[in-house]
Amino acid sequence: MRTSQLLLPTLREDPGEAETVSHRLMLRAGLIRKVAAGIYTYLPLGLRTIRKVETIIRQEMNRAGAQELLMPIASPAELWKETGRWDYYGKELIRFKDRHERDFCLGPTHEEVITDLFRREVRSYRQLPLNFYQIQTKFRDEIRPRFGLMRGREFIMKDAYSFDADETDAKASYQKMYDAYTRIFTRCGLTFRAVEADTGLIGGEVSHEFMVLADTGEATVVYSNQGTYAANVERAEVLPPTEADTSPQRPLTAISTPQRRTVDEVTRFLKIAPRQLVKTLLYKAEKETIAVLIRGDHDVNEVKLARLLRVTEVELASPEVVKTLTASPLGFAGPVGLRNVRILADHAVKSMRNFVVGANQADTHYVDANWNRDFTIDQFADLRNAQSGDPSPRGEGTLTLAKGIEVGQVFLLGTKYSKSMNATILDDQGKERLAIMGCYGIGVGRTAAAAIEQNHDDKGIIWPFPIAPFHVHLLPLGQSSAVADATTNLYATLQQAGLEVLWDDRDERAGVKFNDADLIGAPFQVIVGDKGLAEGLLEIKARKTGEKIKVGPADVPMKILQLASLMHSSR
RNA sequence: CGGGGCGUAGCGCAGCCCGGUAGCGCGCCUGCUUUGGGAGCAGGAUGUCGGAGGUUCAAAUCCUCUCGCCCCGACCA
Repeated sequence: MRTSQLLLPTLREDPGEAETVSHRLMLRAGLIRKVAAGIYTYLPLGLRTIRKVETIIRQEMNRAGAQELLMPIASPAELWKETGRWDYYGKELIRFKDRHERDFCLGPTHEEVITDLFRREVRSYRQLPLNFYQIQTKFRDEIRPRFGLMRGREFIMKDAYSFDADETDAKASYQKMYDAYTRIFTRCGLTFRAVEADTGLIGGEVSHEFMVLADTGEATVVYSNQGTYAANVERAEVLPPTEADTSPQRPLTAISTPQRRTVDEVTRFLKIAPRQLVKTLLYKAEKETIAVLIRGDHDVNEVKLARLLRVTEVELASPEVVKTLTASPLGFAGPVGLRNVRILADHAVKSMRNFVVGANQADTHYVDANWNRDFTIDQFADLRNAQSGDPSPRGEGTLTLAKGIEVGQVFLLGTKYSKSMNATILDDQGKERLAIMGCYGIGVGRTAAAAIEQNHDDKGIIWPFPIAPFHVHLLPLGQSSAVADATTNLYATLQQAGLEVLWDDRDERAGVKFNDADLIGAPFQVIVGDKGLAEGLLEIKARKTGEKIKVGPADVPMKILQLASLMHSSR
């Protein structure tokens, strides 16, 4: 492709709207343009990379036995009402009415639609296992779209849905997808990690997220320095402490802590460590209010709390509720004398003695509080976020925290959707059974963005070969007929060798072409100039290393293919 | 939804406090020179100053409303 025939608006300066690397580079290199918040046009170059990611996904999904179909973007409310998600999904589900005032939504995911198809069309266990996938535009009205394609409202997703006759088969289907995902992200040139994950809005029993490790990631993952344990921090289990404080209990004493409300203020004032304090958080869980006790240096994990309480969501109680229940201003809530609420405590509290708590009285805390003596705890549980240095829940090594970009997630759903939508098949006894489902998503644009986060330098993108919009950027320098002839020939021979070539045929100075080429990030640049041609040589520059190799014109395609396959095998 | 910030030429920004009819850099167009890491000279085009209303002789600038975008937060009492 010649640049003169391509809409390729590169920007010299960073656009004001972009903060993160991938967002900035996608705009500067002319891959995307914003249409509205979280909604983008893919320009020709950006689309080429998107299509390549899709092709890799397609190949691996087909290879794993999934079959491609395409569902509609718009779907009727009735299906969503069957599973309860018409209400449950909340504002993220964008809704509209057609001309007959019928309710519709734009699909944020397609469990309902595929399950509806399945129950209409599939009768027998003999037809299973089945796995359907599509690559399609999704719409989720995100609270806060950001970072370009990283968190858009409209985005391209590959979603797959497996149907099996029993748990064993379903697990096999899940594992197939897990393996396919591993191949897909490896082929895309990403450094990633599969981590245990929470199942969130989608639901189900088992789930893994595929995380591309990058500082700009929105998710936090923990992984063990030994063994294979890795999990999203939302999910990561925390073991109860093995040692308990056995020092003698001192008498409970109220002390004045004027205006000291936060953990930081109180511990500073009392000259104690945060780990000697127990904070009391009041949570609203559907209709109930719950008190959660947590060590001062720990964070409540609301996902764990919600799961324990068997509710979909918890949120901190409003200041009014807190004031009423504790009969005191904010900042002084404590378990001693707290009535009318259940008191839950994180495991870590169990091993503590003589700790500080709020006194449910203005400007007052208790020191030397002890559970069971001064107040009763209804239940101990794992309620905190894992921290760096915590022992691995699998008993091997300690945990480290890292940031990750979630590019894919796989779920073993069980019967969550087949049950609510009555998707059944007949088993070998002629008995009706619910299909066991799994679902599997990949963010296509996000995968491309994550690749940029992991592969760039201060000059621009450094595309992994398999998803580069072009393999070779052909850069003729100067206007001599020797350069023109050599370039024309080379363009043809490179293409004959199966390489995708972007030919910069603009009448620009060398510096402009070099800088644009570095920005766009094709893995190889081929420089055709009078200087080299005088010696009968051309230059191949590897974008990643900056290394330049001089070769004769006839050897260029072969040399590039060689270098590319080296790049592959070194991964 | 809360807090902060920003909307002025295609892009990046100044001008706004202190009202007087819009500017800089890059890009774009024409010509000449130049041509291996973002060229030089000369000439040129481009703005309903996000929108609506108000104050004023006069509004990019002051006031009110509104729309859009970005960032942080939406959890620790």
